[in-house]
Amino acid sequence: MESIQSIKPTESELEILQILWQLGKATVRQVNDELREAAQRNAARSKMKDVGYTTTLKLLQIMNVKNIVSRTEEGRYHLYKAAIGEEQTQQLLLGKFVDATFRGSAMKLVMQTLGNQDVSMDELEEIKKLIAEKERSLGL
Amino acid sequence: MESIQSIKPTESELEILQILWQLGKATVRQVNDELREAAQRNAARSKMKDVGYTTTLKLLQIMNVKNIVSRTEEGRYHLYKAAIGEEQTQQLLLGKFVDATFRGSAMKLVMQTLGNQDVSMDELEEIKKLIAEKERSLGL
DNA sequence: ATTTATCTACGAAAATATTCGTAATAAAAT
DNA sequence: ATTTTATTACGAATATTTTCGTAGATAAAT
Repeated sequence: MESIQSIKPTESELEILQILWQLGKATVRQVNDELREAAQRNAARSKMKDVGYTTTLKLLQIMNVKNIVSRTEEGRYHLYKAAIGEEQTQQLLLGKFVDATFRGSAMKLVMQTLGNQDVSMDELEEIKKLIAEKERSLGL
Repeated sequence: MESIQSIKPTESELEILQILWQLGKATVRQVNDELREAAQRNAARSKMKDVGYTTTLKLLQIMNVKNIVSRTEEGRYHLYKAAIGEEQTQQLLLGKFVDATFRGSAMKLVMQTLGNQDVSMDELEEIKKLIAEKERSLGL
């Protein structure tokens, strides 16, 4: 039994998790439809082939074995839902990403993000609040 | 010829890039030594086997073909150096990571990082400066 | 009732990434 | 001079991830 904190979903698994986090519960069909839509929205106009139904099915089955998703039977079909939390997973992946890409410096990452990505005024305000809090706690 | 912006180094390749960015130029031997040291420092006391020399060599050769690294011959051996910039690569990977893990919301990522990772007073000051700048440019 | 569509299970192919063994060569050590 | 050590090249074995074809079952449509 693998501790839940050490499970690292693969890229494809993460795509599916995103869908499940948004939908709550979903059938294989729903997940597959969402995957196809997402593929449409994203780049690569040309050579993108739609993901097959059984491919999605297989992935969900694998994820179920790994306890990344759980499922309940509803008549003939299965309803899947994420078995690991979104924030918890983001935290895990964030940690690994910071280590691999920014040699462990979370701040380097924050600064690069602030420097280069689009940020709205409102979001900046939120961040300022967070920093104020952080400073208060550090100031003790 | 693949555009440099779309190349996504694999995990192992990124490890090597980190070493090359730090050392500048390096022989296969040096890179391999660094990889072994890094493996020691990191967790997994038990079952970690050292990476073989020819494994590192092969990776560098592959990266050379992909134009991720360049090399010069220095007597009998080769000196490798990164052919893609550190910040540029971080930016690329960051974008993909934000999309995959935070559904494109860079701010969600920043806030999670600030909320959970260790941050020093000094670093907070730097971030505040960045935010002030950002606000000024948005305020126009 | 029969046919068609839809679902799950699952093995296995395909694609990708990683590791390693062996050969050829050249330098260094003895 | 011979042996030992260190280097590159590269095919191939492993490992991992992703995709898909086929079979069997059940519901829906005709």
